[in-house]
Amino acid sequence: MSIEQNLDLNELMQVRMDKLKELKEKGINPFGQKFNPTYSTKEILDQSEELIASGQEVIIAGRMMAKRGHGKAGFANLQDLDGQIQIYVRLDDVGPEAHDLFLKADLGDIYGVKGFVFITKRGEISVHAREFILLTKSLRPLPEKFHGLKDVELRYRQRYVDLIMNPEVKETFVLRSKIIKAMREYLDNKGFLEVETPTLHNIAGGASARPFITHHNALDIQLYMRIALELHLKRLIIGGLEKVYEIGRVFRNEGISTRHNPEFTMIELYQAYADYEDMMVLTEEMVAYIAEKCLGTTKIVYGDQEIDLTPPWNRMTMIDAVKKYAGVDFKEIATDDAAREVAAKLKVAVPKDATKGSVLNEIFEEYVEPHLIQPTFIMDYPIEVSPLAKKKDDDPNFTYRFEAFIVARELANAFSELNDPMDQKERFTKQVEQREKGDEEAHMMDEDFVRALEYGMPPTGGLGIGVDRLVMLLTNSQSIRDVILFPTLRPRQDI
RNA sequence: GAGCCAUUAGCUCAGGCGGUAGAGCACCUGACUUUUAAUCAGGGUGUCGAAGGUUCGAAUCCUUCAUGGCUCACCA
Repeated sequence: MSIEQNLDLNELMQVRMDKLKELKEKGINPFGQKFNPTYSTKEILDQSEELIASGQEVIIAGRMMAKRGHGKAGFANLQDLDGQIQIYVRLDDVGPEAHDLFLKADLGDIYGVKGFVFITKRGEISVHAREFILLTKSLRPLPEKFHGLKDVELRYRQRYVDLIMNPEVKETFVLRSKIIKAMREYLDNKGFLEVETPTLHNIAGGASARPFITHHNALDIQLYMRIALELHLKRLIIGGLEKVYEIGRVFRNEGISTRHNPEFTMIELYQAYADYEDMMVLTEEMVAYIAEKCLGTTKIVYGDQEIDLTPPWNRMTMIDAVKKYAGVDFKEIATDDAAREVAAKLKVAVPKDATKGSVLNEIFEEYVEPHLIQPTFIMDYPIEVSPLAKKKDDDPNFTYRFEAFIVARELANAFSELNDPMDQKERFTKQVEQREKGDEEAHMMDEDFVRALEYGMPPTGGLGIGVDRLVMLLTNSQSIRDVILFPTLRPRQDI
């Protein structure tokens, strides 16, 4: 099976295949062996004064992104992880064979250069080559050097090309890595233990979402891809691990949008003997720490909005928020009927059998969420929409739960964890009833989780954050696909 | 799932009223030993997303489909 048969050859590729053949005939390996650069392009630019003064040898490697030939000499730009640097290749200095290699070099090829640093007449720090070595021949032409790769579909499908051509894409993903590193650092410093729990679940719990269903052949059982990390992590709290977190992929079989990808990254953490108040402090501190560490500031820009992540963040109960933005005081609403009447008045669609708490939640989403631009904790969620959160001592219709909102989007969800096994069992039972009524997103019964609670879970605070959405916020990305390297797309045969 | 928009050369894009396709970059040939969106002279780019239809004639008009984007719906 030859390469020629594997690749569809247009004329541009045919030219490169011919060059490849010619290189092989000359004994040059077009897909070379390892190479040890001594400097990155950025290091050379940063240390240029010393390097020019000393005249010492530098060894660099990178992809050729531009070439300007002048007969017996020429310039090119090599790109590595950190940026680009210009190289100068002169017949007198590299010899006829390497110079011929330079003449035939294509944009996209990967070369190694040994030489010394100098400044050109026009003032550009460059590497004057003494050796010019082919490391990898590129067979496909790169996109246009000035406009880069714009086609969004191609950018997502062929992220490798996107990364080669668009430096800001590379920056986004480098920053994503730093954000997650800072998150780990913050939690590790607080004594949290990072753990890994199964992604294949017998019961998909911990969130309201439709799962992906899969099958294990040897066991001949149906399995679900996890939709949350919650229930396993709480089992670990019961086991005595006290402070745990997991950063991992979860999978939800739902629509795709600029804010939803079928697989995405969540962090969940649980702290024994803590409550949701502690989680609020932890949330605002951790996000501020990450921003400071990665961006050098807690005042960020998202779209055309300036966001101040400096703690403490605003706090408001859901009831107060609805009172403020929708003008309805749910403290004065006694019955489900009255609540549904209010919903009708506010033109919020709710199911016929909607309860007071779920109506409150709907009105909140419709009337309040769009206003929550600056970081805000919304506290005390209705019990109906919070099947895993502890009831409030002073009002069993509400829970010790909050969500954090920034730029009108949910960033975090946290609560004082429900640790009463009998209550938990009742809540699951209610969820199962919802499920039987056709709500595919309602929880399933998880008997083992109830059993675990029966052994006793200490009072615990838990927190979940959508990592991709946090990265979007901190990298000023408008689509979740811009912070996920390979977003989910429908496959295509024709490209 | 619905609405709107897009799909033309490897890439970025033009193609008024329907007359069988263009530019720049990239590529090829030649010149040029400090250029930088290098320059100069010459050269070829193609299933116009796919399939039907209307028409003497379709990149262009119509229908269906495919893929993507945005908005909405869905969605802790």
